[in-house]
Amino acid sequence: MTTIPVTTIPEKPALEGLEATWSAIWEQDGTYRFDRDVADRSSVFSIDTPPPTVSGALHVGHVFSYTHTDVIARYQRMRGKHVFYPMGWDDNGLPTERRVQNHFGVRCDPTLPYDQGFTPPEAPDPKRQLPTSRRNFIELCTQLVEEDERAFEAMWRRLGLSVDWSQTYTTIGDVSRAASQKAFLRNLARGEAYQSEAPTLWDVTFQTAVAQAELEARDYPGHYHRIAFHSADGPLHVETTRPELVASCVALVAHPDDERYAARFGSTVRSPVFGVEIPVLAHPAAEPDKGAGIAMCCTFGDLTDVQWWRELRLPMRTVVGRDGRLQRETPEWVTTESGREGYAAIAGKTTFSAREAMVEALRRSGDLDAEPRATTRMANFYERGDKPLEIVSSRQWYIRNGGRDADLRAALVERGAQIHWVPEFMEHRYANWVDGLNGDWLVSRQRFFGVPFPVWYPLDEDGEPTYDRPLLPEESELPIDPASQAPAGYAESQRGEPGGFLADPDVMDTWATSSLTPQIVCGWERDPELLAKTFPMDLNTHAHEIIRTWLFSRVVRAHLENDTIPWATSLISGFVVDPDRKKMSKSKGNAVVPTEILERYGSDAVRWRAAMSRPGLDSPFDEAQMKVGRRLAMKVLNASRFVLGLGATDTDASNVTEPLDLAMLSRLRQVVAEATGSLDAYDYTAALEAVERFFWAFCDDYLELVKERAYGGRGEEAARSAQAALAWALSVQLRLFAPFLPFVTEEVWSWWQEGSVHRSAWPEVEVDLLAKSHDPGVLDAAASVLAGIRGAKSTAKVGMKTEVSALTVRGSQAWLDLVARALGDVKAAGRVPGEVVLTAVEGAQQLAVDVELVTAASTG
RNA sequence: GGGCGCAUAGCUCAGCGGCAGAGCACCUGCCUUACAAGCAGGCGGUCACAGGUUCGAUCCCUGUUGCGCCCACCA
Repeated sequence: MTTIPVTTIPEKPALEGLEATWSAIWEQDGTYRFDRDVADRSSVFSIDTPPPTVSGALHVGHVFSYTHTDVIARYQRMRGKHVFYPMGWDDNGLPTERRVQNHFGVRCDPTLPYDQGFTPPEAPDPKRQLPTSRRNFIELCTQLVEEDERAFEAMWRRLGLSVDWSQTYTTIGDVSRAASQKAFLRNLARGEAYQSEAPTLWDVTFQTAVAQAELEARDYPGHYHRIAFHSADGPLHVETTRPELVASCVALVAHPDDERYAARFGSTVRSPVFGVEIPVLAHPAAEPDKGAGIAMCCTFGDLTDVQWWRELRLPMRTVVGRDGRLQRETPEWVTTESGREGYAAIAGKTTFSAREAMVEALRRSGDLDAEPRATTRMANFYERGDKPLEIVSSRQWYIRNGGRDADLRAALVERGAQIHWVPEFMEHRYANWVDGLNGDWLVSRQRFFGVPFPVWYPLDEDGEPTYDRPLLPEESELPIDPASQAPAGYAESQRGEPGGFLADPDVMDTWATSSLTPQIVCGWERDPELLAKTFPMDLNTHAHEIIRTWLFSRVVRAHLENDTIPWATSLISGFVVDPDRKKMSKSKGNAVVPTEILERYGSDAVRWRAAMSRPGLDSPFDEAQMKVGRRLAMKVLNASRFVLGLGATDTDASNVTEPLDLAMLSRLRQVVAEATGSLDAYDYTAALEAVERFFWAFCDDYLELVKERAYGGRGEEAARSAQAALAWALSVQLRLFAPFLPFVTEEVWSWWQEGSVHRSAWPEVEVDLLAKSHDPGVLDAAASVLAGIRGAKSTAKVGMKTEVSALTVRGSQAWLDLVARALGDVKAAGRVPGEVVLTAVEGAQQLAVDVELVTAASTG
C-alpha cells in the first residue's frame, strides 16, 4: 500500500460542500454507471424504484424511502453486483394538468384549434383560466415537467442516490408510450382489456372517470331527509341524504325479511313532487337498521344502487350529468304537469343547489316529514378531488385484474405469495386489497396529458362509431397518436366523416403506464439483451400507501404479459409522521420540506436518520435526530483525520502483532459478519447500528488505548502493530459506513486511497482472513479497566489526565489474563505510571477496579 | 364491521424464553495536543392489563384495553 502525503488531509475537516463536490465527481467518473457488457443476469442487481410525480412536492418521507433503496443499491454494488438502478419521472396525467392549469392560468378545450404563437397569460388567474387547444396545453405540460424534472434530479443527486443517471425515463416519453400502447394491444388481443358502457365513478371537477384504487373515503356532512312516497295503501317514508336524486329514483328497496315492508313488495308508489310510479322491491343488500330500513334506489347515488340496478334489472334514469349538474331537459319519465313544474325548479342546478331547491319543494308539497337532521357520512372522493364522486354511465376501457374473476384473483394472490416481502406482514395488505376488489381496473381517463389509446373506430353511414370493431395500429408503428394520425386504409380527411373513422378520445390512467415500469426500464420489446440481464427485477421499494396501486398493477401486468412476478423482493417503507403520529401532508401543513433539512444537517445526517427507520414502520420526524446523524458524520471525519495523521495508512496485516490490536480486529470481523447478514436480509437499520456501535467504541476505547503506542511510545514494532490495525480498521469501517454515509466516507477515502469507496469491495472476505482466531475479550477487558479508571476520575471530579498512583484490578483469573495482555496500553491510556496489582477472585463475574489517584493534595 | 401493525426509561426505539438495553433529553464533572458540534460519569423501568403454558415469560398462547394504518361504510 502506498502512503499518501498527509497534506491532503484538511486541518479542519467539514461536511459543508461534500455533496456538491462528490456528486460532480461521481457523475464525471461514471461511478454508478451500469455496465451491461460485462454483466450477466446472476451478477446484476436490478431495482425498480417509484417514478415520483414531478408536479408534486417531495417531502421528507420520499427522502427516507429513496434512501432505503439507495443503501441496498450501494451495498449490492460493493458486493460486486452490477447494479441496474434507473430513475423515472411520473409526469403524465392529472397532477401535471392541474399544475399547468394553476401555473399558467389555462385550461384545455379540445375543440379549439392549435395556436402556434400561443403564450400563456402573464398574470394567471385561477378563477378565469384561458381556454387553450389540446396541443398547446400538452406543450405547456411538457415545458413544465422538464423544469420539474431538473429540480428533482438535483435533489436526488444532493441526497446521494447512486442512480445511473444515463438510465432515466418519463411516463409520457416515447419509450413509455410505446410500451403502454403495446402492452394494451396485447391485453386487448388476449381479451384482458375490454370496453364497456357501465356506471362509472366520476369526478365532476376533473370530469373524468376514476378507478377504485384512486378512491378515498372521507367524512362528508349532510342531512337525513325523511320523505314520503305515496300509494293507495298509504305513504312510505324513506330517509335519504340526497333528495335531489328523487327524480332519478327507480325503486324503493327493503330487505326481503323485513316485515314492515313485506306487504308492499311488488306494489308501486308515487314519488313526491314528480309523481313517477316506482316499484317497491326486496333485495338482501338492504339493511333494515339503516335509515328507515327502506332505501331509495337511484341511478346512481352510490355503489349499492348500481348493484340493485344491475341485479333487479331496473331502468336507467340519469339526471346528474358529467358536469355535476342536473340535466336541463325534463326527463321523459316525468309525465305529470306538476312533475314537470317540479323538475323545472332543479333543472341545470348543481347537486348542491338542487338539493336545497328540492327540500323547499318537498316542504311545500308536504312530503318532507320533519326537518332534515344533520349527519356525517362517508363519501367516496377521488383522492385529488374535493367533491364527492358521482356515478355516471359511460363507455370506458378496463383491464382484467381479478375484480370480476375468482380464478384470476386467486392467481394474483398467489403471485403475491411468491414475492419476498420486507417486512413480511405487508403481504397481508396486498392480499387484503386483491381479495376486496369489486371490479376490473378502469384504465381510461377523459383527460389530455397522457398516453392515448391506440385505437380508432370506423364510422358508419350515419357517422356513428362502431365501438365493437376498433381499428388498431401495427405494433411496429407505436407509439401513435390517433388524434393526429389516421388508421391504415384511411385518409386524414376521413376523420369524423360518415364512412370514415374517429379516434378514441381518451388517455390511459397514469397507472396504466407506471404498471409497466419494470418492462419500460428493462427494455421489454425494445432491447432483448438488456431484458435478459435485468428482468424479472431483484428489488422494488416504496412506501406502503401504494401497494394497492403501483405495486398491484405491476403484478397484474407482469402476470398477464410475462407470466412472472415483476421482482423477487418488495421492500416497503413506512411513513414519516409528524410528532403527533399523524401522516404528513401538504394540506395539513405538517409536511417537512426536504431541501431545508438537507441544507441544515447535510445529506449524510439525513440519510443516517432515514436508515434508522426500519422497513414498514412509521417513524416520527424529529429534528434532534438529524443532529445525531450529523455528529456521526463529523466523528468519521475527525477520527479518520486522527488515524491517518498518526501515519497509519499501511494496511499490511502481517504487522499486527499486539493482542489488543488483534482483539479489536477480531471484534470488527464479527461486526462485518453481522452487518453483512443484516443487509442481506434488508435490515439496514440493524446493520447500521452494529457498525455504529463498534465505531463509537473504537473511538472512545481503542483509539485512546493505543494512542500513545501508535505515536511510538513503546517501540517501533508495537507502534507498527497499532498503525496497521488502525489503518485496517479505518479502511473496513469506511466501507461499512459507505452505503449509509456516502459523502463523508468518500471524502475520507480520497485522502489515502485510489478510486471510489463506492466501487471498493465490501470488507467481508479480507477481514475473515485476518485475526480470526484471536480472542476479542482482550479489548473488552482492557476497556473495562479503563472505564473503571475513568469512573474514579469522574467521581473525583478531576481531569482524565490525572495520574493514578495505585491501581488494583480484581477479577477471575481468566479476566486477569486478558487484562495482562494489554496492560501496557491500559497503563498508558489510564495514566498509571506505577505497577498494577492483579488480584484473582474466584468466581468473580466482573472486573473490579480500585483506583488511587494522585490528587493536588497528595502531590502537594 | 374486516384486515394488519404497535404498546419496554421523559422522547425515539432495540431486545423476543435465562441478570431489563441503546441513543436523545436531563444531572454532575473534565480545555484531554482527532473531535467542546468533544470527552468521562450518573439519574431514570410494575417491559399496557388479566389469565395460561413453562423449572423460569418483556419474550410463547388466549383474552382485554389503548393507539396507528389499510379496506368496507353516501338509505
